[in-house]
Amino acid sequence: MLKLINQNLRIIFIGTPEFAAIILEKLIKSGYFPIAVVTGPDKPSGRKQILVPSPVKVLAEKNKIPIFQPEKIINLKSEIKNLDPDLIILAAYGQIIPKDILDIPRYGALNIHPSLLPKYRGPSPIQTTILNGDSKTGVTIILMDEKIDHGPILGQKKIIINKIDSVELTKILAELGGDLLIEILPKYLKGEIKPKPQNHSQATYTKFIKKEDGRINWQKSAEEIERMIRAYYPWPSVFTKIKNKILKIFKVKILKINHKKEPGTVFLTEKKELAVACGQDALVLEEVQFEGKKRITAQEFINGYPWIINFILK
RNA sequence: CGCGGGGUAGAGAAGUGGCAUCUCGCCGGGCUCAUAAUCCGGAGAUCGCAGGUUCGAAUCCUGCCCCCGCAA
Repeated sequence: MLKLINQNLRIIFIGTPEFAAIILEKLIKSGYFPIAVVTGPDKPSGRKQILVPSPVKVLAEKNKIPIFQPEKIINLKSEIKNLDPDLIILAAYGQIIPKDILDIPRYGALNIHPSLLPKYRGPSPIQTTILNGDSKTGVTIILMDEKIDHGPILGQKKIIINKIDSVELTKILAELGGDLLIEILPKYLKGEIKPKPQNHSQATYTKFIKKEDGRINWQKSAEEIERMIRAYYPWPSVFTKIKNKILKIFKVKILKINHKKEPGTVFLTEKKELAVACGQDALVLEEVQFEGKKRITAQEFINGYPWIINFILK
């Protein structure tokens, strides 16, 4: 059921990961068929350094939409101009778009951002939401300007979350963002929506996540570490070190316990579960992976590495 | 040729040239009011695949397959 009006609109979609792909799919399904897609270059991935296309590229290929993958988007300026777009829709692209390009489309450029702006501007809003243990989050669609996640708001949707990991939250917010986009797009194009400037004094910013951010500091409380595990799944994933080797930790349970152990001490609970003392309370480990090994359950880990009991993780 | 670790019983691990081991699980039995308790007994492995060296290979050499850590 494609509406003609949608087909006449010249949209360029810009985005790279799964989050963007989900939104692109909703656009297409609703009849907003982009005339071109801009996405990140194929990246070498895996042990064999095989080049893999971005989720957005895969979806665009399937729908036979022309694809651009510039190293730097500024190099694409003249091509974009030639496409004569009415609108740019951007979600999680990975590069800052210069004003020169934002100014090209008649209706400007929209950005779908997975947080309640002006809170959590920047590259890792989803992880930061989980890390901080927020119970409320959402998506915001803004009209882009030259500053990052700074433009006026066209629409916003809130949701309540409980214990959830980054993968799940990304998916939920992408769906939500896609729906919101479809909802506001016709109104915006008809000029029925007044962009509302953000309250810049309340703005907060998120950082790029680095591999090392996934390292556990056992001085922290069990609650904080548990949130970290959900936030950093599947990347960079959370780890600790044993004898200079990495132990990845995938699943844990918080154990409320008054212990006098040094944080990082491995011990067995009354139920014979593998647990680690934290700065406050403790964590029961459920699924781990030792460097060079497969992902295994904690029980298997104890059987295979009995010396781990009373070992102190640093 | 990006760097590195690994493949041994259902699971997890020891074992660097000389009898195939350990923990858990599983099966049978004992003890117990009871058990994620404990005791006795048992089954289960062509040591990833193929070739080579050797009196003798899980172990050394060659090739192949598969898995994983780093690396975005």
